[in-house]
Amino acid sequence: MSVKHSTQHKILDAAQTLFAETGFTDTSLRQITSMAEVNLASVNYHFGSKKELIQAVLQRYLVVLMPRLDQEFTRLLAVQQPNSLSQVLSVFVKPLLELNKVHQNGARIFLQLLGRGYTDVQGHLRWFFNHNYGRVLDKLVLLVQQACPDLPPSELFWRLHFSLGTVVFTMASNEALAEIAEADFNEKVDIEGVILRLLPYLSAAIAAPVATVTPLSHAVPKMASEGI
Amino acid sequence: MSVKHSTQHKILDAAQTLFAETGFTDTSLRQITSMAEVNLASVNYHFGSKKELIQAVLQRYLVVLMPRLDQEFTRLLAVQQPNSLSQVLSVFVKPLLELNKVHQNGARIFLQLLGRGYTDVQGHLRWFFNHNYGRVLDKLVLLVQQACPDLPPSELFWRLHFSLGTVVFTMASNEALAEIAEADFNEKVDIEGVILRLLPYLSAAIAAPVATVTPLSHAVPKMASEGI
DNA sequence: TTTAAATTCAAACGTACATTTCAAACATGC
DNA sequence: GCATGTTTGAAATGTACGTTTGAATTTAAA
Repeated sequence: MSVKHSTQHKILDAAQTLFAETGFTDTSLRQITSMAEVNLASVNYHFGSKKELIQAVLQRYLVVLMPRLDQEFTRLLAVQQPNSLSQVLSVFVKPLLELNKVHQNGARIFLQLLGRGYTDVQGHLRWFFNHNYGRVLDKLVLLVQQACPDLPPSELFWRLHFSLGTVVFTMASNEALAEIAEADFNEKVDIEGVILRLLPYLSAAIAAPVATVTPLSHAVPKMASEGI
Repeated sequence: MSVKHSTQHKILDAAQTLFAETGFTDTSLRQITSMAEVNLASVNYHFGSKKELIQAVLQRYLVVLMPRLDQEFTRLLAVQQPNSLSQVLSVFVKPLLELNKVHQNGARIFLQLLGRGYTDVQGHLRWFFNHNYGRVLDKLVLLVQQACPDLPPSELFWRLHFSLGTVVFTMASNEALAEIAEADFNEKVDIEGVILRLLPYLSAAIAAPVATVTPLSHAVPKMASEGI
């Protein structure tokens, strides 16, 4: 790509790679500065602390992705008749893939980092995320609600979080899965291929019929004295 | 519960709680031994190392869960006509809930730990898991294959891992989600309630129609010179 | 009660970490 | 060319970690 990278740029590039691969706490500043070929102290000089470096790494993608998503959501909300669920979910694809312009494999790396941010406890990351971009996601909830008018709000809440888990976990273990898929099925699957496979899965899942409430405890035999 | 706990027992109890909450690497032996009110050195005395403690924590549940699952899978495989997908998935429920006999909230804690084990890189955990219980899960794949005969094997591979992500991530953030659900929808949801909501979601997802392969790159405008 | 093994305990060890320090190198405007 | 502000460099600081040690204590068998 470019011949000259600033120290900050080199740090961010090395950091995102190592963070995505090994997680935030399992990656040391020494690994990062060594891969970036810069001095150890430069991280604290340019970013203040490791915590702020983590946020800077995520910000590079969020500042590109979130306005794009917001724009798409707003466009869909302006349409007269409600959109289908698959239409709603599809708007994620282009903005995500455009992260590849921010950095090579940007889409994959960003989603991996997102997964790390949610599973590594790191309280400050959730706060950082919700505080800055919470209201964008409110529009998504509204859209899904319009697409699935029969879904009770609480059920929708759970299913959206189920779906977040699907995406985030898949991306976190993306490399391992892609390796197995290639070894076992001779299929070379990139990030685009994974997203393509996720869409029908998530569409069907979110729109699934709501279960009739059958308390499972009945399946476990009770004491005879409890009968009738 | 019981009045007298052995040191090993106290260590395991404290360790599983902290591991589930904060992850393996973000939990120190000093935190564990302090919560367990035992001496720091007793971990290495009883378990050898932190790595072996992690495996011991998981083993307590796996030795109960896996034989039960194996038994259920074998039973379903013996049936003449193939089982429905929802029948197959339902066999997880009872064995999982029976982990609550191993320890209070055992089912939730085990699933949280499973999530940690898959996202914290910890290579030794994946090896440990696949090496000991790999062939049990092969039966599951076979059952799902019978329930969804039209699903190509590679698609099934991806969807099972999507589903693993759904479950594991949901359980990892279970506490936070349950709190929100109670605050926003006045719904008290326990682990059984979550599993009940997961089943129809996963059934619909795994059995979703396979997408017709439309390369998404077409959505991104190409150079004019590339047109026919 | 004696004795030997098992367990607990306080302390220390060595290592890796994030962060700080301060002098050297570099760039930039005058 | 000099002065000033910015960035880099090598070294040190203090903290937290997993693990080890050896003596003290408890346990249980003889």
